[in-house]
Amino acid sequence: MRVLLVEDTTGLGEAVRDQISEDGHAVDWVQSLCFAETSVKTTTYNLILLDLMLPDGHGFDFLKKLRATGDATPIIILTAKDQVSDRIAGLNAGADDYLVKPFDLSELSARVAAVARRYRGNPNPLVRIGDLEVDLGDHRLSRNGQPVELTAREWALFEGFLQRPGILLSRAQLEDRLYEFGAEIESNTIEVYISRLRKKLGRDAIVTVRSMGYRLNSYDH
Amino acid sequence: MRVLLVEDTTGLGEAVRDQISEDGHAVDWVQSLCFAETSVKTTTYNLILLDLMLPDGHGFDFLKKLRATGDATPIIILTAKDQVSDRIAGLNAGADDYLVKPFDLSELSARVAAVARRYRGNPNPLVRIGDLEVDLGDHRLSRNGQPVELTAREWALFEGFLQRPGILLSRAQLEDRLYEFGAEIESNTIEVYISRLRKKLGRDAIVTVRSMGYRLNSYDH
DNA sequence: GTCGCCCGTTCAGGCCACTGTCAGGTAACG
DNA sequence: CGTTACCTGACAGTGGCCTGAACGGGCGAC
Repeated sequence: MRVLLVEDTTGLGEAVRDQISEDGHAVDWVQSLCFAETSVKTTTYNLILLDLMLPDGHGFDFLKKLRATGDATPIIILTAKDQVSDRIAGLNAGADDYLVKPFDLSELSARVAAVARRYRGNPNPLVRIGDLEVDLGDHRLSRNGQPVELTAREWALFEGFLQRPGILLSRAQLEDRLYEFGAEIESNTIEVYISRLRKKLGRDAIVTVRSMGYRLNSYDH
Repeated sequence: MRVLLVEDTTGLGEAVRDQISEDGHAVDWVQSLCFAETSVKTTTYNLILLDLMLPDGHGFDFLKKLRATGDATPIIILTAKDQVSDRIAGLNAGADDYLVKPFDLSELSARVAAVARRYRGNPNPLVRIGDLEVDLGDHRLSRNGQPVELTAREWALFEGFLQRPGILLSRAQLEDRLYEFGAEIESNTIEVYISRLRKKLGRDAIVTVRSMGYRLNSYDH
């Protein structure tokens, strides 16, 4: 499952990210509404964890705007406000659940798992790119109906491309997906993984843009 | 929004292209299924306007092939056939809407706008100069709807022109874009790249100002 | 522990598109 | 007309890219 975490407190954000990550979900963590809006434009999430007090506005604004566009992504609100009025307001605005800080990480896991269960029950929101079919939640991939196995690093790279078909990703962006932010990599690791992905996904699945980066081909290979 | 127009009739094609263009969308116009397939391969569209009777095949073939690959791009069919059977066949094949020729351009605008409302925006702003269309973020360029590939050096030069369309750039300024600041260049490299750009962008895309420099032509070529 | 396996990373060799140069031709200007 | 500036096809060198192969570490099986 793919989760968007909107939380400006660094310590809590890290803790939540790591927990969800350990539970086997893909987490994108942003620290402001501005970035959150960009993220939902470019990626489809199965769940959004939303803090209310953010540097550039109130979470409710984001929530309402999202619902106004018809987006029905489940949203769990994370906030210090435990007043009943806020809770009602949140649920009215379209939130699906509510977690009051400080909360236990295991409780968070449970709520997320509940969403995941509901989500699994629904018809699969499979992403299809050309002859590939991707289940982001289960980390499963098939090509022309044949299952394809990817290693962890290969997934990390591949997910980057899936954010938006056809998007150009620079070498640096791809490295950021594989390693800690800002990590410098000497060798041609990216090239090697591109090569391995091509071997598994089809030779033309990934297009080289010389001296720029790579982009995922959004049609048949 | 980025629109692919597949229409072989020149007059109608121009009219539709201009209308959509005026509505603020980026239009790629192709006149055959063959070119349409190429375009779809290299670009992600938010909407496809599809004529049915085309020189190299029937629009339904393209439509079905596209849907078979999992591509869910909204498609509006434009055709003279107003029979109910065709309409049903089109919608069954995966079309989203249907416009019967001759149609009013304002009706077309309205249908396109409806798709635009549904669509969640492409974060990359498109720059349009004459018949050129540039996606600076993704380093993509098309001319009259045909994708154009530029090398790294060519991009560097081209970007220089784009920053101030119509302004005169001296040879020295252009050299600064290609090389380290202040680097002296002996040969006529700039001229060569101007020539290469003209070959790709159109002979009149770049205007020579004798003994002064060059400027980008900001209207059609 | 120790063996075997798989994954991540690095390296080296080869390929080919891009680059920069030049030379001969063309257009502008007096 | 001559002179100057510019255009462009051709070409060799090079650097970016691809990929098979090998190394080493982590982890599970036993």
